[in-house]
Amino acid sequence: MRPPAIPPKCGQCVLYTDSRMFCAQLADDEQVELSGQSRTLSMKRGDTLGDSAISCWPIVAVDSGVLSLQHLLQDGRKTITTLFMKGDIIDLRDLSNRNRGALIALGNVKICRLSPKIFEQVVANNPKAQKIVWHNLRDQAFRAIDHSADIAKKQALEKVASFVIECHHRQDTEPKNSHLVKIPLRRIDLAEYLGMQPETVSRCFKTLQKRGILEAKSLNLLHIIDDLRLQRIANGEKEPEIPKSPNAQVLKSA
Amino acid sequence: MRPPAIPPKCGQCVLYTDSRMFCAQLADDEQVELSGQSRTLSMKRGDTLGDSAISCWPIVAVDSGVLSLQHLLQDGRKTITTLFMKGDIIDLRDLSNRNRGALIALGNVKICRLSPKIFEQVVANNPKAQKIVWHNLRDQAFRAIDHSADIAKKQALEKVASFVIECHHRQDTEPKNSHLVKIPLRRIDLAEYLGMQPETVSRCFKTLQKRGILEAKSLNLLHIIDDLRLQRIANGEKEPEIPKSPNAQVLKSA
DNA sequence: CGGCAAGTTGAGCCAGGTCAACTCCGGTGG
DNA sequence: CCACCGGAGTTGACCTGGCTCAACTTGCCG
Repeated sequence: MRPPAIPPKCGQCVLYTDSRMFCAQLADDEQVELSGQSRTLSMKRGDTLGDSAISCWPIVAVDSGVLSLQHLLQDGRKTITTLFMKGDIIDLRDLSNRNRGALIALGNVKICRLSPKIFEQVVANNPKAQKIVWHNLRDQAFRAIDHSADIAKKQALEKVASFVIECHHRQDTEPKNSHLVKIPLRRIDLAEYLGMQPETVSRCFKTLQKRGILEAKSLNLLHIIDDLRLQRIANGEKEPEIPKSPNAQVLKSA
Repeated sequence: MRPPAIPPKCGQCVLYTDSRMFCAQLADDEQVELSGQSRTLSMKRGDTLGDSAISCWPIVAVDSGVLSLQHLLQDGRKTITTLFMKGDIIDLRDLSNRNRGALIALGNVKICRLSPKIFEQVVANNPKAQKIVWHNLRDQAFRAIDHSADIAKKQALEKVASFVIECHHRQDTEPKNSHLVKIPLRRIDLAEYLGMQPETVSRCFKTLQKRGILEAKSLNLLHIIDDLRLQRIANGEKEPEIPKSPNAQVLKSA
């Protein structure tokens, strides 16, 4: 089909096979050149790209899995600030002055580290590729903005509800109408991402189940039973509280 | 100097006069064309660009002042998610599926709404301009990420300290060595940005003053006395607590 | 089957939210 | 020039959501 040999390592990568993604928009010669100067890498849970790795290879494209960006404060508190998933292109060039953080895999992750030089060159010359990469970056920015809004003003239950919805939204390949959501992180990581404690996360999932909004197929696989109420909660509408003891009625009028 | 008449409205705008910014990198004919298709606008506190304004003019460049992006939840809770300041270029194209928010001025703000068509054209053809706008977007993304980290894990005092430092950092023109910081928002807006209550913000500033770290020249003008300790607090190091009553010593060993 | 990490449950406590009262300040009009 | 007003900011007292700590259960891997 495509005359110049496409490097075998690219043949399976979503960035190449999915037409909405970056590499799929490259001309053959661009693809060959970029590929030749790039390095794929498989990571497993806990594998880290630290400062040194990042300054060598500051541009990372995610093929599959969930990669997190983590910050650390002096006293050991850790936060997961962003989740990168397939198709995201992470540009960490010249972050010198910022106290960034490390890229840490939350499961099995496949990435491709792109040569900054070729990347830049391609972006400058290929408008279609440029558009995709621009769109992706904008997406990252707005996700971060949304996330900070969630974290700032929502309470625990609302955050968890929002997260479930976002997961459903960003869901891998599945058609959207499926009511199944896979949570692609451990509870602990989720807690760090949402800025809360694992205990609290656990309690929130419990509450959503008790109210008949979610059903747990397994720890990380949920069935959304009542989409509407889930969205209401995520948006901060208070549900009429279910009184804790069934006979302790709340009487409005005396 | 520049032969084709530069539109007078651009002559005073930082985007044009500061060589590190977008319009300064345009060729004369690009500048004339972009300018011709763009609209400047002066806003005062509370002025809002809502959904309709944004969908007409989705690209906004900030000349001066502080512009905020605000989210709203059902029950009226409001959050300021991002602060845009001079030089920022905000690209709000096709946000259809997101429950974005409005751009609201927090003081006097001058903006320029750019024609998406010409903007895109310029970005595609002018690599220098492209680089600037790319860098700016990346900056916005990382600011959002940092902000969400701050909000997620820091406690009130730490957030305020971080904010003061960030202000100092992004400070208008001042040389960095000046120890004066201007807070360019009202307390209420600051509270909304940091995800806390105005009362709490007030108490935090008070604490920083009592500890001799800041001194208030006026409400919005601060003198940083102890830069180091301010940074320590912002990074989550606990200060040895000053016991409230001076004779109630904390004894480690019995 | 044993060992360890992840997840859950319960009890108690505190940072910060909430509410109400008060002060401060800039603008307005008599 | 002063009295008045309204919104912003501050202060104090109280209350609660979610953090903490500790004990327990579950699930996974060798």
